[in-house]
Amino acid sequence: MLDDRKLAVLRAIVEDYVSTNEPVGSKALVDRHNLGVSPATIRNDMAALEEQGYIAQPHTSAGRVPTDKGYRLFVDRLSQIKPLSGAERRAIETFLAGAVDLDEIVMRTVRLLAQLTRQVAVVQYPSLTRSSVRHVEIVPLSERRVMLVLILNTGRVEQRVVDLPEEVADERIANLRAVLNGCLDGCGLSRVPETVADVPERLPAEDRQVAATILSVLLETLVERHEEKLVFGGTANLAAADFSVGLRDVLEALEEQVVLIRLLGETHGMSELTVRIGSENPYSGLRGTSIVAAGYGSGDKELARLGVLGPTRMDYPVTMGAVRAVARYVGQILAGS
Amino acid sequence: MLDDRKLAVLRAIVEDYVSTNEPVGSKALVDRHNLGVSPATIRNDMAALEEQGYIAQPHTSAGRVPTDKGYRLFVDRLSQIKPLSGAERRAIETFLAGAVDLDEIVMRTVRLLAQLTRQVAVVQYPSLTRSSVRHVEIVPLSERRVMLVLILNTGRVEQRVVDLPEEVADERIANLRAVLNGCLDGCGLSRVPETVADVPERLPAEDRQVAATILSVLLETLVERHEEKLVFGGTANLAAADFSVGLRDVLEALEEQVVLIRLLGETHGMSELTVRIGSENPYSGLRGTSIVAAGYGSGDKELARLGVLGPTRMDYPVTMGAVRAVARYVGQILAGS
DNA sequence: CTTGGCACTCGGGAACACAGAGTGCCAGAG
DNA sequence: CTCTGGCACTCTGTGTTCCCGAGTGCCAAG
Repeated sequence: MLDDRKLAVLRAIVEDYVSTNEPVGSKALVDRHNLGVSPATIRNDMAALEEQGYIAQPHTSAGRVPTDKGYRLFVDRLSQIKPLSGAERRAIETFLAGAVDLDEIVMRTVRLLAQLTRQVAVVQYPSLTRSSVRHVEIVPLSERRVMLVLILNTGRVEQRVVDLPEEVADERIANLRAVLNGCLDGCGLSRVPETVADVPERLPAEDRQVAATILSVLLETLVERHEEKLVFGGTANLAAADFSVGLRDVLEALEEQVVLIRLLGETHGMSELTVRIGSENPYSGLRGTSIVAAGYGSGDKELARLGVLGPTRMDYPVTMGAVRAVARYVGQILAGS
Repeated sequence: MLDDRKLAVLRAIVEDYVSTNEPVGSKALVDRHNLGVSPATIRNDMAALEEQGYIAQPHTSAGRVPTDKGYRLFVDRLSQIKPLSGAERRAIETFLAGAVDLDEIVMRTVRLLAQLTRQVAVVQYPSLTRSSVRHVEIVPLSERRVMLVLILNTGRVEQRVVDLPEEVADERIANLRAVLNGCLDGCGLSRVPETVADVPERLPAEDRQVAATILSVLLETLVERHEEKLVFGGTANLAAADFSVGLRDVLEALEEQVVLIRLLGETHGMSELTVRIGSENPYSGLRGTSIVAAGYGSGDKELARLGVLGPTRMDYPVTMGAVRAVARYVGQILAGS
């Protein structure tokens, strides 16, 4: 069906089109790559490739352009992920190492990805549900108000102000804090609800009302933030890349957190790259754009995902290399802090 | 110099140009506004206005377009800030009221502003330097590590992991926490350095080393975050507005936090609107864009600024109304939480 | 299966003409 | 002194036409 030469032709077409942004014709192909055959032969191969939907011509008399299916084949079988240069590696390392807290790690990661790939970068905050509790703090603000602070092993901090049903002395709060920390320390977030279920019973009767209030806020926090937080950057790169579809749609999609989260994709095992090409993409506003994403995390648990979004016509080997490398480094940084 | 009719003509030109986005000619003017004179008269006035730099013609034989100077005069003397409709007011209120923490307030505010004005919205997080300490928490993570959490009266939370020079038992940490809270409670951030200066002396000699470490991180936090955090949204609106300058530059400027912060401008007293029109703007990448900004805060202290950024050709009365209204409501929400 | 030759197609740029909107200026009327 | 109508002039934007060149598909020969 597709002999070696046809595959080589497809690869050449993708590479040329990506670098020139112009439909590529048979003559240009034999000039730039030394396939040992004549343009006429290439034309036959191209006809076959078009027949099977890997390439298409924008107009009757123009060169060929890869279709989504063509890119897919290219990514799956014809290309090799390109590792970063040593200089790039070192740049990543020093740039990320300078971050002092989670916010900054995420922010720097976004910038890094955007610069490296010259595309739009998207980074998801380490997920609540997949991380665990490191500490719970209850801070009295006034007699009937406390702030509940939840510190996670990823460095993430969640806080909520809680209005109490009655005035509570500081010692009672301290007691509750101790109990909570006793049972929640190191507890995976998904197990929190069961774990705290019997906390009220272990307290003096007078405190149960208060504890219930605080616990309900705690659980609420987990549920509400189940939709993960996202950050993106590098939108200036959109202006350079000319999208077939108006970039208004792309910008809109970027601001729709929900859409983006789904785009980053489900977990496929860590440091496994997910590539969605053009129409493979569920969201209609993003026809003409591809997403390259990967999971990252500390140790062997995937905590969240990150990736880039760019025109279908992108340099997949380089982009994939960058995404994979950044994902790994971020994982290391998270593990080390 | 500029009699009443000339001013009326300028106002009419601005209004027409804003709504049609086309250079406006003398005939169109007399048709759409009932100035009681003939096109020829208007032409004379226009010539005078052009002479003085309030309007210009893009090409020899086209209508007139307001210059930055023209918009300035319009904003200062010819327009009235347009209040929001009742429905819009209610929408703001309910939308903002649903926010549970500072992050969400800021995020919702951005969305709100972007929707209301159909421009790019920028919101600065409540400033560190102008807020005060509500609570300091020191959470042991391991024997030689603690997390320092700083809770501010704006609801903002800063955290840092601190590596200690020696192992420290929990009681000593608790003592330090108590001392810190004792002297910092309610302390304005700008006064923190002086306030904590004598803390080590008030501790047993053995703890001084540890206290110094923690304090230095605390102070570092204040300095580093002196550059305030920003959030923006509504970039999809950029695609609709056609900028004279490429929108790549605009996107780039948006990602340069430093630039944006300066653009939002210095404090001019609260709920005072700042309008920067086109070239009044210090940053060259933003020629062709205007900024409408206002301060917001709880009570009478301005905590931060917010605003929108759009093409010079924007509907100033409406935009200014929206920015002012949102700033006020956010202030109320912050004060109430 | 490959190759050179050949006729055909079509997009995009250059040249051109033209209509329409708008201006500036001038002379005359209030 | 100000307003008005008239008039000649100057552009831009648009539509039309035309042509070149790149690229294709097909075919017959090696």
